[in-house]
Amino acid sequence: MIRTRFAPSPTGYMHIGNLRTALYEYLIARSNGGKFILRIEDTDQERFVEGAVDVIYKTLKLAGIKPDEGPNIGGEYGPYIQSERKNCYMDYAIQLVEQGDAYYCFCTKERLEGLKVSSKDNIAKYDRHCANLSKQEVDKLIKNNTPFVIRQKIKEGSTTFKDEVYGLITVDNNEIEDQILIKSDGLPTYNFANVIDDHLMNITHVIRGSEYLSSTPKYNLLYEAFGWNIPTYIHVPPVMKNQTEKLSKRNGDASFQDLIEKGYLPQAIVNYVALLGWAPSTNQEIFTMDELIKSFDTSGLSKSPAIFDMTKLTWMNGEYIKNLDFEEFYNIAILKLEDSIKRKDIDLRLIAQYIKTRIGTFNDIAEMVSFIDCVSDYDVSLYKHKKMKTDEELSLKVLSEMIPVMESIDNWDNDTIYETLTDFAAKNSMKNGQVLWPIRTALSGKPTSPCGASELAVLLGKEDTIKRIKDAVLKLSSIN
RNA sequence: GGCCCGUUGGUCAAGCGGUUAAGACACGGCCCUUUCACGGCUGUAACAGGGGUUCGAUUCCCCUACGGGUCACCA
Repeated sequence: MIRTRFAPSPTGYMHIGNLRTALYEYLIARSNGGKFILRIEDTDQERFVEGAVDVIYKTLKLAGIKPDEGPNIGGEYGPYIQSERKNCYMDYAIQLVEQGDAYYCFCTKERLEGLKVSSKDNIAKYDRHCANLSKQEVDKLIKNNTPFVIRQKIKEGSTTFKDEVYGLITVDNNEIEDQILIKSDGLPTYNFANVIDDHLMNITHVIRGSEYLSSTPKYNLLYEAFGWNIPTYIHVPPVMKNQTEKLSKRNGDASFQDLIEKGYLPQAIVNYVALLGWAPSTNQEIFTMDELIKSFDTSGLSKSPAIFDMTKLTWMNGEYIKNLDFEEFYNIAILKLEDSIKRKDIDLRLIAQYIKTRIGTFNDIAEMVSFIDCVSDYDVSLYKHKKMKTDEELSLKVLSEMIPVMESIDNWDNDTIYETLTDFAAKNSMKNGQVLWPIRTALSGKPTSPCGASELAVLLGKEDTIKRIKDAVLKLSSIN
């Protein structure tokens, strides 16, 4: 059975690349009837962030990525928090020492630093100073409480591994350092803990960022030393902010949580992110999670980095909003509408219907309805519209004559208003647009509005509609 | 710098030796139309460069350029 895992370190923040990796891990497991495991990697005690683990749970939940095993779920391979597993790693390291695949190293940080400084590019591989210490020397140093680390002994030769995305990769072992397995605080390094945990948890497919490509040979050497099965590797390229920079918190780029706050729907983000670095075998672009699970295949994974395009995300989010059930949409939209509209006599459900197909994100709502409470100052050139064949002069005429017409309407509903307006246009041998555009403009003061002239009139009510038209007449007269 | 990886329109991308080189976003135009939007139709726009291999290269190989990654007692 396929078992994949998501192994984030709790930094209090879930960036888009991480989310995508988790998604792919989930999809690979699910599409093959396997299991998806969540493991928290917190061996770096200096980096502990309060509440960070909750951010991970919350994000996965919102994203619809459901682990089968994990710290908050349980499972037969626990514990799923690395710091709670710290006792097991040392034994494995000692096993390697006894086999001759690892050794104790007592070099001080100062000595290591010196090695670096004396090298050409400030880059130095460990010189194996402690690799050939005799058993007696080692025992003596340990007895004296000399701080030590345990290093992997890299053998001669070269290492070849297969990646599902990148194919066969061969690296000369000379390029690989005798990496530290156990730190002087007794805790394992990330790379070591990873191998042990993945094996102990029966992980069959390792999906991770391509930055791990170059450390994969070290992993394999470890698996080989233990005589364990090597997992299937699936390295995925990074998500970029532009040609040269990765999306990252340091750059102040949006995290999953940030996008949610910006009014994006979790499903839309997940859908968009799935397509960043992966392409299905069809041209389908809108996917539910179930559809993703059905369609996902590692052969569609890309080798090259993808730039995160907010514009396309916004488009996709708009598609999701349009497809939302109205009540579901309204429940979210109402919060924004109540925030941006102070007037109490406005039919918010009616507005919600109009804006549903016109927004990219929920945060677009405020700007879209900003004219409802009052018309803000606008330029009279708005009355000039080539296609509608209107200008300031004609608008002034239409609006002035419109006041008594509006006042005479008794049934203030859309059909009546619409008929009255178009009748007016017909009687005066004008195009509909020549009447409707000036009114729409007078009522909204904006080049765009969530609906047309008659609908705006219904929304605003008879009294306010007439007042706004009078205001517009004044405005236009004062200019002319 | 060594090593590893990558490079198809502005962006996401299909392609896996022979194609008029898909599709989507964005942009432009048209239709619909009472604004905006939706919807429908349509247009502009790409194989980084140079060598090979081949009857034939976007596809295979090599070199160059550019970009990324990695070279921690971080994960």
